[in-house]
Amino acid sequence: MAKLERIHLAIMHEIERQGSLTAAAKRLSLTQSALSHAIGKLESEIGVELWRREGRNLQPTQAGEFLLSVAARLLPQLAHAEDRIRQFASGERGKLRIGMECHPCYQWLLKVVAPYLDLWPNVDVDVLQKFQFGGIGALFGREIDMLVTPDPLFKPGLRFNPVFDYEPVLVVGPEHPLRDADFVLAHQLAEETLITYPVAIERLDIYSQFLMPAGIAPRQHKLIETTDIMLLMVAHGRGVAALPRWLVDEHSSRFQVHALRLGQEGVAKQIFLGIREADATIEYMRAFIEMAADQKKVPEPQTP
Amino acid sequence: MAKLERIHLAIMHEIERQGSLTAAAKRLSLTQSALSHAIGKLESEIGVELWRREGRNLQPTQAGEFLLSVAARLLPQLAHAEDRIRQFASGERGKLRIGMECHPCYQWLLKVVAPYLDLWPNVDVDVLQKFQFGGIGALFGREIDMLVTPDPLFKPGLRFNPVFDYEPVLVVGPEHPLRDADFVLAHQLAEETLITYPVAIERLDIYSQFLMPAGIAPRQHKLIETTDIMLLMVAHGRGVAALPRWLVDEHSSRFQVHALRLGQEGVAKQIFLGIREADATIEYMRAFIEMAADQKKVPEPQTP
DNA sequence: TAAATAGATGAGTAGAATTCATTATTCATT
DNA sequence: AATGAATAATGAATTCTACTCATCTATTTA
Repeated sequence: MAKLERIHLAIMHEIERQGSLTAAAKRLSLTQSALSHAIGKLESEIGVELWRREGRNLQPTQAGEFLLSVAARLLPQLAHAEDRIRQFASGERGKLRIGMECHPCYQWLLKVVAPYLDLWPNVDVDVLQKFQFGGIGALFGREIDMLVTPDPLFKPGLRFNPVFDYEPVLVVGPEHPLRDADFVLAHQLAEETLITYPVAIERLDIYSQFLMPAGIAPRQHKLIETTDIMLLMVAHGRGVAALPRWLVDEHSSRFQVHALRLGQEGVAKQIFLGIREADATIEYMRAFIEMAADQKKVPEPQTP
Repeated sequence: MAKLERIHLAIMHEIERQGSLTAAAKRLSLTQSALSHAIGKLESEIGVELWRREGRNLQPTQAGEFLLSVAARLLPQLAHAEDRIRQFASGERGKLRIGMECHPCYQWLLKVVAPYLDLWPNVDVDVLQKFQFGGIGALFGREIDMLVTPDPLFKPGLRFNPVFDYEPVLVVGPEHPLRDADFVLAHQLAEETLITYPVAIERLDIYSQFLMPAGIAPRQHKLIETTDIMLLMVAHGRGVAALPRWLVDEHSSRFQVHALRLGQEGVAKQIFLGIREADATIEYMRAFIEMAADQKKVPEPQTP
């Protein structure tokens, strides 16, 4: 019957703090009468006096004292909860689950995430590798909130923002006959062993943008998970690989490898961040995309 | 602006539990429309969606999920607080501060308090010796809630209940010439050393009821705090004491002492429990007085 | 395709919260 | 005492808002 409401706790608390109904009423933007009625009603409903009327001032009874302790505990929690909700509302708090469809992007992403975490302390970032979620459908299915991919799929409800230009290049070892060439033509790969990440062929730039159009297939195709191992194999003449140029540059100090353009003109590609259209207005999402775009220039070797 | 109310938490919680507005509404004795309006209003006020409408069922958003966690934490606390308050109301919970004005009553009181604590687990009992509070005024001043005293003071606002009849007797040692007498007369104490508790003379039965009326004073008056020491002194012939008969009986196995009536008829006294009239209806107070009254017969030696 | 079931919406209403106006106490000052 | 200032209590009037009702739309099931 008697429901304890927030206002009751607030009134109790403020009377205690201010020492009088009148003062408490002022602070709560109510009238003295309102408080008197409210307390009176509560008291009659629960059947206990909460305040002992001693002359013109009020002393809490045992029950009143108990309620005051409840108020002291719960009111801050409610206030805090409101604060949190407000953070969700303003888009400064939330969870950002990022799905990666782009194998070598991980290191690039780290460069974006690191400063982002400092600027958005209330956003929890989680990064999922592609085998941990269901591709582009995961965006719709809300398994992830952001998709990092070189292959945007312009569907209604999704929005893809380009954030990073890169050039896939062919990587060859120091003994390779093409090591000093500027570029490579498709037919020159016909007798090569091509090393790639283990993803579907149509998702590999070198096939879709270069080999397939020319109707060429390499002699052999090896699958390697790790970039480091891949470059190691290439450096030791066990095959050639196709990787973003910036990635090759980053490792050039550790591996003796050479980068060649794919075709005379080279190939231009972009990395996209895909999000649900509904999330486009969320502050922390906008901020992430913006920071990712600012990072786009190929990170240069740090040594001066 | 947006005040988070208990009802909001309750609605959120119930929607989660029931899985639908309609079911939740039923459980809350409200209509589906009411919940829809309530959630809608809250959402628009705080500026965040709390539930994602997926077809005909609802999934909590991040903010919604957070609010659900708040609800799960706070709702039980509120319910528990109401429970507590209800206990205060029904008089099954409270604090009972007992002031003792009667020196030797302590052991008798323990016999009452011990079983009382078992029966009233939610009542905190505290016992204050007389020097720890301001006598009868402490009842008015709410330093204590109950006064154990042989001297009731029938003032408006207070109520005294007799709970224990006792007979003050004179205690003498095994060598004392009166050891085998049935009673003692006032003038027989004129040359004695009288040992009493250290309280004002007018508060000592032996003076007010026995010596003063006869105009007699003992040769010497010694003050001792502890009943045990007092009886030890008496047993070794260092004086005589006046104590309740039941107390002497209780110690008779350990001390060689004899009890004599004060005067031919003896003296009849009572212990009273004084409370504020305003507290007379409180259950746990009534129960205490009742238990105290049931304890009134002099406890007999337990050995069969 | 129809039927059933869910939530959303707008208007109207009942009931509760609040104010207003007033009375009754208490307390300090003279 | 007497006065005045300040406080809480009280009852009636008013304002508000939470709720219901009736209806509509969308989704799911048969």
